[in-house]
Amino acid sequence: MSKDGSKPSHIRNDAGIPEAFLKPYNPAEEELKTRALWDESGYANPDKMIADGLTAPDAEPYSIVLPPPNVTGTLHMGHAAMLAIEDILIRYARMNGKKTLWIPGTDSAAIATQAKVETDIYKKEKQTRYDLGREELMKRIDEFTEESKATIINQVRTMGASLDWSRYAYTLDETRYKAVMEAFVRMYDAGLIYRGNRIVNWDPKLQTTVSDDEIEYLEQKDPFYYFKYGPFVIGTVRPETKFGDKYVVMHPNDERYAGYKHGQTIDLEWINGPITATVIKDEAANMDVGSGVMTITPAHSGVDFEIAQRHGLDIEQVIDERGILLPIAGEFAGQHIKKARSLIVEKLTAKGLVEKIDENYVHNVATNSRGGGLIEPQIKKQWFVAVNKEFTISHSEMSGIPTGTMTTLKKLMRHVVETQQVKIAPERFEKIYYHWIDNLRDWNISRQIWFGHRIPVWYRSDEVYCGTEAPGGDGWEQDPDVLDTWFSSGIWTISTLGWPEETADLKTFHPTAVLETGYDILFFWVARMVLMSGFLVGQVPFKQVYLHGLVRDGQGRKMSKSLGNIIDPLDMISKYGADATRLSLIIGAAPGMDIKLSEDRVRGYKHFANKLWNITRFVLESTHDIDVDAKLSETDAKLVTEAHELVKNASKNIDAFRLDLAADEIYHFVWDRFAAEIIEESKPILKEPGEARASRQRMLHKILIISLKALHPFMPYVTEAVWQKLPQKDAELLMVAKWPK
RNA sequence: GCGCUUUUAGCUCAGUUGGUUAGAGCGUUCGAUUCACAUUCGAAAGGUCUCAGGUUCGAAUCCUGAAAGGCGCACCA
Repeated sequence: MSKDGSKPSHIRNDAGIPEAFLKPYNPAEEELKTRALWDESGYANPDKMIADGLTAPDAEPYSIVLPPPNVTGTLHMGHAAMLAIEDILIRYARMNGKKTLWIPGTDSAAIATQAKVETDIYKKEKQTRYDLGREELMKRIDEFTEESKATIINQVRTMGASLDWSRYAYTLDETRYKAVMEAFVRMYDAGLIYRGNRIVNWDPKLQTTVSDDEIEYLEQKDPFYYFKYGPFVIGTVRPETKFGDKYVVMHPNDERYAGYKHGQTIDLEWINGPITATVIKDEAANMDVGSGVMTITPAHSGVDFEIAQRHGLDIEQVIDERGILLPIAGEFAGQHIKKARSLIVEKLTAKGLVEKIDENYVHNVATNSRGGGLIEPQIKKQWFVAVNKEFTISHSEMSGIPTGTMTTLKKLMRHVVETQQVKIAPERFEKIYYHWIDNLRDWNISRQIWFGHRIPVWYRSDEVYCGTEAPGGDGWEQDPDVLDTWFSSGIWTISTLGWPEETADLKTFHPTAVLETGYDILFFWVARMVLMSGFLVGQVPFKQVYLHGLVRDGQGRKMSKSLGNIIDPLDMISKYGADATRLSLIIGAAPGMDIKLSEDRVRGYKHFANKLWNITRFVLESTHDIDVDAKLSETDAKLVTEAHELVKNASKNIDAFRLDLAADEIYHFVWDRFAAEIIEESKPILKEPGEARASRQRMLHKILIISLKALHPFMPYVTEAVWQKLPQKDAELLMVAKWPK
């Protein structure tokens, strides 16, 4: 308000421009309206685009599957970055006339979800899953997922993501369940899935196995004990595992122990009395560590298990699935390992077998990153995918691996990246991918939880049956385990398109164009999709992988609850708008590099949205009497060309996945060139009626249109909202307008 | 241990194939602004481009080495 109480002079409407422009851009209001418009149009669905003549029926397909967020989760900045990047690619492809499809979905996240629900139930009712029973627990989980599914879906929508919701998929819905069963059966029939006793990562807290990749190593300080073991000294942080240790291992070239022969036995005094130890010479013993001698616990250590297998040694379980010592521990049997440790050390001290104790030993302990506890390796009968086993590929469209060739899953995964049938951006991740493959062991896919895809195998005394449906006849019992969540995720590109049915979608949209995700799940997911898709449909799942960085706080720290530095995307959206939130996650974020995000950045881009709003207001005010046939002066034509050049360059950057550079360029053109220079220069010209003015009006209008189109993939809401208020335009919705060329 | 990655203004980062006086945003200082702008516009200050060598007419950019952060994998008796 001005001093005399009248309206400030800028709030006026003498040019008859839309009312909305008289106020600053209001994201909350405009975003809601704009989203409704997009939803009504149905143009996220490529079929509708073709039906309405907006996409040519024979146009090049362009598809992306959304990495499905966990059903039970809420939107975080990582999701927001992913949605922003993929929506940019999708909107850009759509505006370029491609047959564009972006498939939404959610993931059941077996372990994480069940762990969460179990924890909640225990907190409220002090009941465990065994108290409730399988059926009741599943019911509770279903209720919980149904409820939170709506939450995550709505949050995804607020970002402005132009996903085709008519094709929404959930990893546990009927179609996807069937696909997972089919995938298992086919791999089983090909001999690529087997059941075997192997050492696995056991989580005593969640009572399930966990895959190698889901293990997170944490530093921990524990005492390190040196014990007298006959004539030797052995070291350990885990005295509680030592009951069964009856092999003493040393390097064959270790001269200190040249006098001991492989297979020689030695009688010695141990925790619960005299034992006979056998000398084993194996190169796994490191001469430089401690005394160079170690005892092994094959049942509870991966490395020890391998040594035992090499030499055909006895393997005895010492600790049970809940972390309780077994009868082999003698007087300590029945105790929990946590409590037993100090008692064992006490006893060894009393027996004079403790050489020394290093109190401040820092080492890594394995934990389950999916909300579980400390990992205890155990030998268990589990299901595995054989990655090194040769098989004949029954159908293949991949070059270099023709139908009928003998290959292995590992070779397949390597080959398609080596031959660039799958490109990875940034390129450096290819090396990391190869390294991972080279170290890959058979993949443990069974989990001892209840929520998930149940293993389609039935047993009846000695019979084993594997099939998508239960076998006929009485007495069959289904395997109680469910599949690793990444098994179902591995077929995501094909299951979302309707596989194993030979759907039109599958034919048109597979392989997908791009798989876009954070680099942290390159192994979990990207590599597994290549494996599964290669075997099941003989195609790569995607032609291009684009890996974005992790979103960190302004100081580069990981966002976490304990640091209290979490920036909530929904919070940013409500304060500054979805467009500003998107831009803050795009500009300055080079591929594969972590993004440092601070609220200031988001605020800055809100100003830009408002700038665009006011540019439009100015142009509309100045062009209310535009002559659309006016001839452009040479200067004005040059300015239009300049805008086109800018878009051309930005397009190149988008094609090369440098969205950060593209967005930055357009941003600067619009603000510094268009608003600060071109519009400023135009003001005097627009005051004088005549040819120069008519030309200026057309030029301003043209550049506005180009700017809106070029910005649309990056900030879809404000550009569409503005577009809707333009009197002259070449498409009803900016979303389906043609990309300027 | 193996590998990747980062280091450019007070802060966050651009700088794509080597090419005039190295750029932007934020911040700081000064100024303008009733006439598109819950602001905007203009200007200033601020950099031995981590360090040491090398290639070159010319290096922030290419090569070698070092230092300091970050990350992954492996080891962890």
